Amino acid sequence: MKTNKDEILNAALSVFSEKGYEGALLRDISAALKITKSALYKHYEGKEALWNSMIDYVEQYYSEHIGCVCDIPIPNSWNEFQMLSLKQIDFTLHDETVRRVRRLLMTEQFRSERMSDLATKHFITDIEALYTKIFVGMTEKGILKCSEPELLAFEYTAPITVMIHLCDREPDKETQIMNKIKAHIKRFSQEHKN
Amino acid sequence: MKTNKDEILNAALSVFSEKGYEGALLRDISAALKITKSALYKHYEGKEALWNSMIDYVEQYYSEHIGCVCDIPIPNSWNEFQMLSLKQIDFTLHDETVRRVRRLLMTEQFRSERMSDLATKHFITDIEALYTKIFVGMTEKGILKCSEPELLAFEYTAPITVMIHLCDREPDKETQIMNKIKAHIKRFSQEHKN
DNA sequence: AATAAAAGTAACCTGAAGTTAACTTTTATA
DNA sequence: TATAAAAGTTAACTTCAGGTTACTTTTATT
Repeated sequence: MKTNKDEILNAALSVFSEKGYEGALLRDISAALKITKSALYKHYEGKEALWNSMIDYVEQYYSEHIGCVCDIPIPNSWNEFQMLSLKQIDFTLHDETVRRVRRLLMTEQFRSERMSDLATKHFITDIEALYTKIFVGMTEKGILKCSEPELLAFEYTAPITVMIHLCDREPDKETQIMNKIKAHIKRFSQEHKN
Repeated sequence: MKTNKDEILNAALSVFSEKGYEGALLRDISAALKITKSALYKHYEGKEALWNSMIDYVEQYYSEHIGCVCDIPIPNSWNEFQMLSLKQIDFTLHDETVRRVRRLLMTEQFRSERMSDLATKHFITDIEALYTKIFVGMTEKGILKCSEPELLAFEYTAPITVMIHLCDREPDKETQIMNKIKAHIKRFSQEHKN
């Protein structure tokens, strides 16, 4: 039975995110695919090559599911803004692949330069850019008055990011964490609405 | 030459934080101490035991150098507040042991329950508790008016935390990062001063 | 200074993980 | 359908890290 390339990369992502690069065994990955570890060598030259291909895969998934939100609609009200934010948070928190990627970024950011770059992009740059764009748009629509949209985006998104990382560590506290996020969003909205 | 216990734990912290638990070799640790790996077994039963002792050491260091700031003086002005914050950030960013601990918390948080607990405590709970206390104190002194000091502490500290993590990844960008932190502190101060 | 405990060394053992080779089965296409 | 390429299997190999043992050196104490 021909093993699909995406299946392999998915299994690799699963195991690497669970155990880290050093802790992940080719045996674990092949077992998840119900093939022997030798069979993996028919597809990839070795562990390192598989790792690199997995990063390519991750980057592609990311750009298709998160990067593409650049053409997101600018909210027309603060209520729409809140809905939009919560929807994104919900996706980020529950999409299995995104969760695995985040875990990987956390644990491997210091051992792989590509991971380090991706971490900064994923955790900071892209989200801030997105919300900067949203805040500029909302300002143009007269919903928001702000002179420094970048700073605002930074201060809005960072607390949410911290809570998402917390939720990755302690998923059973999701309800409390979401309440904290909602309190932040509410407070932020009330402060800037007008 | 008798090897001191603190020397061993320091070397362990150095190597574990650099390579992670799986990637760290007893050989590396013993080499850093200029002894053979066999000699390590005179002090610790094995890798796992050394790891656990290192966490004890880390917890102790943390409570002595960061936990103890519970009896920090409440600032009497917004200028004092800014000075205090910047001083803490400077310490956190440059103390070698604290940096290593942070790296360890990042990379091992999903593989060790003690690390996970420490990460939440270190990155969130303790800092928020500290600033909640500061904001309550400042409110009592009439410098600040706030009804939800916990929420305020969360929103104040989270952006700083995110920037510290960024600085760990990309130390050469420290200047820009510090500017961003300062902009945040300034904006925060101006918004709440009164 | 004698001597026992603590600290260190070198050599070896063991198991495990990445990798390779030889061979078989499946898949696809001329 | 013949046949070659792709995918898979088993088993061996290589390397290397954690751990053990037997022995030596250092340190400290009476």
